[in-house]
Amino acid sequence: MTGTYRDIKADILRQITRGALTPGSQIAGEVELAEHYGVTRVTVNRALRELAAEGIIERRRKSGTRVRLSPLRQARFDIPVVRHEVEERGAAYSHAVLSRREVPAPGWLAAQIGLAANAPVLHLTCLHHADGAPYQHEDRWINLGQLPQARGVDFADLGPTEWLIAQIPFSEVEVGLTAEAADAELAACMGCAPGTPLLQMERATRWEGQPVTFVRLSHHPGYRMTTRY
Amino acid sequence: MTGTYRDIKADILRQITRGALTPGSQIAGEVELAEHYGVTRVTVNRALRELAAEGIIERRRKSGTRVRLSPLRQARFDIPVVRHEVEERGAAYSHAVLSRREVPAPGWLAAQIGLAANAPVLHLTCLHHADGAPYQHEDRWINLGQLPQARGVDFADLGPTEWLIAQIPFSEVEVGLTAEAADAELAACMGCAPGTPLLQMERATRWEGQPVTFVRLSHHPGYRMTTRY
DNA sequence: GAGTGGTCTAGACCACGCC
DNA sequence: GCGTGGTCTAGACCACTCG
Repeated sequence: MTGTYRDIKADILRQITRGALTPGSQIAGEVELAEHYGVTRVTVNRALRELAAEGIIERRRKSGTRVRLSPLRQARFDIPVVRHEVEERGAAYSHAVLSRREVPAPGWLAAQIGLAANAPVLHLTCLHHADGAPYQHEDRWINLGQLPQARGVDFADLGPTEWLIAQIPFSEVEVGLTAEAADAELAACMGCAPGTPLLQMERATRWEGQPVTFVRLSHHPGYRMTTRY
Repeated sequence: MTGTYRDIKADILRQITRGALTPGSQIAGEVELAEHYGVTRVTVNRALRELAAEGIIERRRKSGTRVRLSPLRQARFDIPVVRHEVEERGAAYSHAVLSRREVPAPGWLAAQIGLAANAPVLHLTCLHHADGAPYQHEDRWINLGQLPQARGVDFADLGPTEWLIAQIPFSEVEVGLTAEAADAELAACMGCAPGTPLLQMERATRWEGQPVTFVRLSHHPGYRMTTRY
């Protein structure tokens, strides 16, 4: 009964999906499993740790390991750069900057990302195209206190999102997804009727605790985010 | 310079966010890092393995480890059972079955989940409430070829989703998220005007390769899915 | 071929959390 | 207290893949 941690993982998962291990039931301890599979405890540990990370089982010291009562289901959605998303569909990407203004942060924005009221921000709106057709509208606010160098950039070659990734490759992000009705401006950009439902993603980005940028991405009508788990 | 795998992870991540390690740059090999941190290679390995799993770095045998050029961004959204979601908001959960019919699978459904045309399915619609207010509309199709026992269940106590989880706790799921306009029926259920944008999630569930169920969940107006990464 | 990550062993100490 | 998982060590062999 020798095996790798993958074999053990697969075996335990099989027992769960086949009903031999039911939700809530206890799984044998690491020592016992190690004997059973003829491996070290470390190997069993890795198998169980990964199953726990995937939300299949729950582990607690002293009380041991059990199958989750209600499997923790989570879907992972890729957050692609719009250029790559468009190009992966085999379409030609382009974008246009619609507006660009340096303004004091409006109250709702300051509250949303934790910025001092009236702190200077750069407000940009862009439209991203796939084969010339409107694909995504970007409403972007950049904290100039954190990124003053944004003042000197025209975002014609590199869109704001891509420029920001180059500046701050790794950051903390809060994401919100909603369905919103297109207002007059969005409708004009997207070439749809006002009131058309659009899938909207808002992201607030921080770096080392400081607010960096806030963006509202409105996808074209009919846009669908997909994944599997 | 002793430390745990967490310390090493944090240290490398810090070097990346601070720019000491830029996207695309090579990270020292495991042996060298082990010496540097004064730990075993296994410990370094775990730190790097987790960073790779999080999409921060890329690892390849022979060529080594490097910081990802374009950080792989992905957001994980919890897919909660609606009852738990409502109760976590401190509201009282209830649901009502609006309709229930055994029908041959319509063409679009058969195509969507890979079912034989006209295979018998159970079609249910439910409305889930939070403190009596409409929260989510469920449009559920259950493959009776796989789950004939669904015929004998009234879903008054346990909603279809929860019943299904009890039947098939672990399965493969395809998820799609869109923004849709409420039709007359949905608008009546939700108490909103027809055409109101609703965040809609579709899930197709398979078990051991066989289609089990398809569901379209329509959330109340203003619903927001959130996460952070 | 040779270098790098992938994984396993055997043994150990630790820390959390029930009882 | 004491049992269970969490983690580390020291050493080893393997497998992928680049040059």
